[in-house]
Amino acid sequence: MRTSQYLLATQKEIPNDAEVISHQLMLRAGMVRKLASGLYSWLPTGLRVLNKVTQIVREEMNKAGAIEINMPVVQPADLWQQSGRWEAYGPELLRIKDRHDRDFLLGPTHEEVVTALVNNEVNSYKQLPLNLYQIQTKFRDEIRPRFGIMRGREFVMKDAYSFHLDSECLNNTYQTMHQAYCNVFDRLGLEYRPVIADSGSIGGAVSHEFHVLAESGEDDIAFSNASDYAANIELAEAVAEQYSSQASRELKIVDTGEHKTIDAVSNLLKIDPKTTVKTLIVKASEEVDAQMIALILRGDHQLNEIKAAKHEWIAEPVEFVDEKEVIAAVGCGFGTLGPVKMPLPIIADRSAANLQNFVCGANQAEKHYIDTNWDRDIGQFEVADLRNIVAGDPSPCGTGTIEIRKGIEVGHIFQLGDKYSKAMNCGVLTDTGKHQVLQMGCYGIGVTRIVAAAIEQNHDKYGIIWPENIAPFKVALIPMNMHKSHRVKEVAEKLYADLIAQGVEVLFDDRKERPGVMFADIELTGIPNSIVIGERNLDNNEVEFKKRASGEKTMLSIDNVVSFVAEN
RNA sequence: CGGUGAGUGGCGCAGCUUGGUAGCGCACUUGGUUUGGGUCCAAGGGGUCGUAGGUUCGAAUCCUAUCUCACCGACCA
Repeated sequence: MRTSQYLLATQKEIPNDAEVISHQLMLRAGMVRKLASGLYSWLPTGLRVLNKVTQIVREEMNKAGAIEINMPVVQPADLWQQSGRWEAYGPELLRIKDRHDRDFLLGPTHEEVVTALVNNEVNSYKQLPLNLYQIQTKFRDEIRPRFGIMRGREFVMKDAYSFHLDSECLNNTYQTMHQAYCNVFDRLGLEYRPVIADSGSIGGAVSHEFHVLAESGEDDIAFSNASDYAANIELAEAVAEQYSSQASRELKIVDTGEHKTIDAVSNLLKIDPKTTVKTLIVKASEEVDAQMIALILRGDHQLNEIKAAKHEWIAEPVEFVDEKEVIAAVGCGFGTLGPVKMPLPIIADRSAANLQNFVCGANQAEKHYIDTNWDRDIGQFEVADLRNIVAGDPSPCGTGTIEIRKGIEVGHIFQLGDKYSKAMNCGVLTDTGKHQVLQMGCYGIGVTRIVAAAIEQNHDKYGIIWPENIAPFKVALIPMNMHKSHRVKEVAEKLYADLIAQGVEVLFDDRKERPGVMFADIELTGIPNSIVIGERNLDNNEVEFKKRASGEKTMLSIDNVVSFVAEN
């Protein structure tokens, strides 16, 4: 490709509404342009990258035994009414009507359509297992699209759906897909982690997310520094901290005045927040004979609402009780609540439950207890894992300690079980002639998001640094003053023709521009290799070969360039 | 939806307080100059100042409504 016949579309200035680096660079490098909030056009350079990612995903899906299909973007509402998601999905689902005033929607995902399809086409256990996938544009009417391509409303997703007679077969395919995902991200050249995850509203039991590690990630990933263990912080089990046993001291009540927060009380009493507990009051579920539940966490720990919501005593989703109701029930407001003589059922986090001689609110205004002990001072209580795991915690797998890093979710796989197949009565006849509902798995990859995530992970102050496998071009040909020098032009044209003949994707910068302009544009675009052709080196019959990532320069004899590029 | 801020040539911005008929940088066009890291000089094209209404002799500027966008929050496979 010649730049003079291409739409390079690079920009010097940073668009003012682009916050994250991938968004800025995708605009500046001429990859995408915004049409409206969360909606982007893909320019040639961006599309080249997107197509490479798509192709890698497609090849690995095919290798894993999945079969490509394509389903409609516009879906009839009645399928979603069958699964119950027409009501459940909320305003993120863009609903539309056709000319006959019938309800339709723009597909945010395709469980319903594929389940209906398989139900029609597959009648016998002999046709199973079956794994179908598509790579297609999805639409989700996000409350707040942000970070450019990272969280757009329209985006390309690879979604696969597998169908099985039993959960063992589902698990086999799940493991195959897990491996296929690792293969995809290995080939993409990205630093990533598969992490144990919450399945969220899509349902199902077993689930893993695949995260590209990057500072700008929206998710916190906890992982062991000494094993393969990695989990989304939403889910990572927080192990109880063990303390050496202390002689219990006498319970005392102290005046703490207006000091209410953990920090304020700790400062006042000159103690470590780790020796205090905080008390949070949440609404109770219908399982328990109480309106509210008191949750006790160590002072420096954070409540994990997802874990809390899974406790049978606690209403799901977690809802905090407002202060007036707390005062009515306990007799004091926020800031001096505590487990001693607490009239509500108590659930203590594991770490809090191991504390000895700790500080807590006294359930009286402006008072705290010091040297509280569970067995002596507090009645019955439950112990549960309620808190967020933090850096430095022992890994729940038993090996190593926890580190926390930011990740961008680019893949998510689920064992759905029969959630959709049951709702839509999707089954086959077994070998005994009985109708049996199928087990399903579903497997998503955010294809467009991968492009942004790759940039978040691979850039410098000059621009993008593409991993070789997804770069828009393999090599850039940069002639110095070609429009003045016949020799440079001759060599450049010859190399261009030879590289094309070898099947190398090459961008030939044949614009009448100054060298600095060309260097800057090529670096911004992130092409992994450059060949610089200048009078200076032609006397020795050489050109310069330069790596974008390392800046490493190699002088090459003109005769060797093509084979060198093909091999590197 | 709540909070904050912004809409002025393709992009980034000034002008608005104190109304008088729109300007700067980048980009673009032409000519010259320069040529291994975003040259320099000159000339030029391009804007119903988000939209609608109002006040006024006169509105980018003041008032009202409305739309759009961004950031923070709630939400989310």
